[in-house]
Amino acid sequence: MTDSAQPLRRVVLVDGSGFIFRAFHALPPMSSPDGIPVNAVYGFCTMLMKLREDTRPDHMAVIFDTKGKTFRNDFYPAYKAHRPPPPEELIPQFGLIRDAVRAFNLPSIELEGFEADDLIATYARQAEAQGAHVIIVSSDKDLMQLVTDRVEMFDAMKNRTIRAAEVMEKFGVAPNKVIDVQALAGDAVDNVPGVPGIGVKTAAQLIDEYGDLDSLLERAGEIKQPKRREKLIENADLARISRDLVTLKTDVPVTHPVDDFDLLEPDPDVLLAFIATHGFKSLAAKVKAKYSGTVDANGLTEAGTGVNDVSVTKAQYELVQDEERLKHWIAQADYEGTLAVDTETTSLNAHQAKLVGISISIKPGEACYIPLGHGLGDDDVAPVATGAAQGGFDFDSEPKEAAPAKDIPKQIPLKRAIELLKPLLEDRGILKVGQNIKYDKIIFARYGIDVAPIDDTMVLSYVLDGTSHGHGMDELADLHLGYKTIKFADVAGSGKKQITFDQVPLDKALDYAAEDADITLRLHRILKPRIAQEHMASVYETLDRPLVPVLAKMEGIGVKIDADILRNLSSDFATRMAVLEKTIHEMAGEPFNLGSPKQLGEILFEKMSLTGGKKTKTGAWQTGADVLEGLAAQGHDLPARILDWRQLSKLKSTYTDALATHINPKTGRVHTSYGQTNVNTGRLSSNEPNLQNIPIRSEEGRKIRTAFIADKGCKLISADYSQIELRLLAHVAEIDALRTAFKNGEDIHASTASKVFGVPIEGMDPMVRRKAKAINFGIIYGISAFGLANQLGIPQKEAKAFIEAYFEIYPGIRDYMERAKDFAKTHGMVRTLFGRKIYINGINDKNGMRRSFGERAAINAPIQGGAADIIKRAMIAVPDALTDAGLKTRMLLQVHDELIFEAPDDEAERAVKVIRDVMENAAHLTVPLIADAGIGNSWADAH
DNA sequence: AAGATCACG
DNA sequence: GACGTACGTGATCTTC
Repeated sequence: MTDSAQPLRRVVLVDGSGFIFRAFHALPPMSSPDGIPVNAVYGFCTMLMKLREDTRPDHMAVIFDTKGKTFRNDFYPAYKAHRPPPPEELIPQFGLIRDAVRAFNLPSIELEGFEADDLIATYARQAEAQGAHVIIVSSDKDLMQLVTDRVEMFDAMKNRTIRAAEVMEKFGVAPNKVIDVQALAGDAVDNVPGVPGIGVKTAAQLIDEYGDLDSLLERAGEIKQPKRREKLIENADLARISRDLVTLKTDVPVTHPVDDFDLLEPDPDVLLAFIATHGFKSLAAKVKAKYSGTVDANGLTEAGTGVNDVSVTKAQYELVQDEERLKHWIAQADYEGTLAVDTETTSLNAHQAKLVGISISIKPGEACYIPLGHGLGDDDVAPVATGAAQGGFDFDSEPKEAAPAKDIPKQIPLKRAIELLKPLLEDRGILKVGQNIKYDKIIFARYGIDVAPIDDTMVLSYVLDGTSHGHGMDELADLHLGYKTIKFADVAGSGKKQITFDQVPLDKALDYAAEDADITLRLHRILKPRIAQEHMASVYETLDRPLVPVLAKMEGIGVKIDADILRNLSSDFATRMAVLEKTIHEMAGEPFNLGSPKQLGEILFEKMSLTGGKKTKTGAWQTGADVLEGLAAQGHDLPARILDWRQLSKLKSTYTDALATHINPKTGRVHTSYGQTNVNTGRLSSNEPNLQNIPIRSEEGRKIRTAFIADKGCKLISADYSQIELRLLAHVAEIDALRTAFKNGEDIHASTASKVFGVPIEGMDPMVRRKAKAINFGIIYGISAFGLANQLGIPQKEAKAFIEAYFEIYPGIRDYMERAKDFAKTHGMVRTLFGRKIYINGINDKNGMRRSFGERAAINAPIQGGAADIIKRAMIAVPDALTDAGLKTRMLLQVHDELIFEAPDDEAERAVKVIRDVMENAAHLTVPLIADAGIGNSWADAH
């Protein structure tokens, strides 16, 4: 890469993963202002500060483990297999500690498949070979084998240097014999077997006597003690495997040589923003003293530090058309550690879009655009069966050489650009920022790149501001930067004349695309610090950020739909609609458009003079289902037939016809898109197509679910939370009677009915249970007597009495409601259990109706939002749990309280166990969480 | 582009 | 005392 600016003399390698665990256990619990635990992060920051002072390195890096399997598991699966999961309070700190490294402007290094120890070993030897002195900041005994004349360790917590003498003390041998001793003694914690019955003491003695492990095993027969001799002979292979396990790899294919780790000064503003906003006050003072940061009394960075300087100079936007320039940009991005990235494609649909270009920004105002698919002609994308799953891309069929050469601008071949960008975009130490980066992740995944780690300005904006405003880039740029972006329509036109991006001339494409990346980076610099300042780190770091890759994966996989079943249903519905239409026209005495509420209203209430008609606020007759049901109950046939027709019409147009058009020809599956920033309460939404409102309540509608099928050799699993919102209500409102009922596994509606109406559960009238169920739901929605009366078709007075009785049975509900309303009135928002802010519109409106609306929303939001948080936690944890269990089951869909999976036939049962376990433990409340699950060949079957 | 309707949790 | 109301979405169709 880049030449080292400084000679390599003194290298500090920090074992980040080791440190975080020790700091966590050594330091008392600390919370950042928003309540997430930060003791390990604090310890880490003070350590880094001190280390820079004390060790005065010229090169420095922090190295981390990656989660998941390493090469050691390939030859010894049990290696580190029984590690308990990290403590709950430590989990959010893993991400923050990486942020801390970046804030200190240090390289953060990790590599999948290798432990931090192997990377440290590789770098230590690299540096040593160049004659440098190396300090490994760790107290891990597994690293002691690396100690030499030039390599020492430093225990930052005990302030103790570890050299050959200290290693001798620990292992009884010189550092170069440590491996042999470990191979014999083994390690219970890491599941390194060693030789049974031999501990460190004996091992050291043996190695001392025989020289090394191989000689010892060879001459094991000479050992005098019979027990020891037998054990050694018997377990020679175990000792050799153990040696392989404990031997650190010194030739890891690292992406950055040690020369790249020049020590850089941190940007005081960035560092102070990080430190101050996590509440590290004393540390902030130290940093301020050392660097001249512009920090005001509140610990917030002042404006005018360049962040809001939005004079975008196009001169710094570069069109990258050759490999050399691309390599230059990659090296720069590598150096910065953070980049904004944006893809330009031929379609808003990420599952069929063709990549046209990539823009990257590494500093505000500095961005490039890399055109890759301009002027290459129309959609000659990969042919259908590429063999690549998930609509994968066939590079070899692209570009189509037949296109006239003169129209094709100079561009780096797509395949080559992908090859060059892949290490950068997958580098765990480099943060990739995107605006709606889920889209770009799906695109890149189709070209074989797994973009990580990520930040998303759209999600940041959502977590911070809820749905008080939109989160589109144009809107955010205007709002936060006062900057008007170039609109897509400005470069591609609009309406019928709109062209796809591959046809946009390069100069215009550059202006537009580079600006997108530039603005994204600028927005990130404004929004990211606010996360900590406004105490939203927990929500962002543990819920919404980790959810992004999960959703991208689910969308990429999609769900299989049987088009034949849909076609048959469509034609069945069409026939029956035609019959109904004829009948209705005859009954009406004239033909009219059944789909027109306006015409229907006139027929019903004017021509036929039916009574009970009401008008909407726009003066049209109401013809909703409730009105028609009322008329039908009076014995009128026409409205009843209309209801039948409407049901079929809805099913046909919205489902059986429409779903088929969403089947992706390349994958044969339907790929929805989840909206992560659309719903005020924190729920997801689903669109194009919406797979969260597939019919189930009616017999006819349910048939549509038979078309959602499992892939060949697979089953579908549906797992849903039982009564999650009521359980959450019982928890947050602290309703003992309700909590007890859930703990005892009672039928909650029957239990409520029994208490409210004073009847035994045994032999209960179903109508009574139905009433209780309606009240239970009503409570969640912010009940009113009117609403309940309407729902149950009973007088308002009666409904009011029910509600009063309910409040008597469950005292505390009323308190909860009042608390929620008061909180919303004071703060303009309410919070979920996990700290998500939900802004409540109209809560202080002087219009009574709008205010009541806000009040009901304030009651509902913590419950609906809390349930959404819980299932998000489950969604983040389930895929890893399945992988850890060695299963191939994939998560496909989420429907608010339900998750759908596709599992190979022979593992479905095992997958269900894992899924339920994760879902039920996604949160620990004062009521149990229960997830029910079913297995079937179709969604209808599995439910 | 808005409103009505209706599918889901 | 009368308003009007269950909470949260997205898709389709008609009408303007």
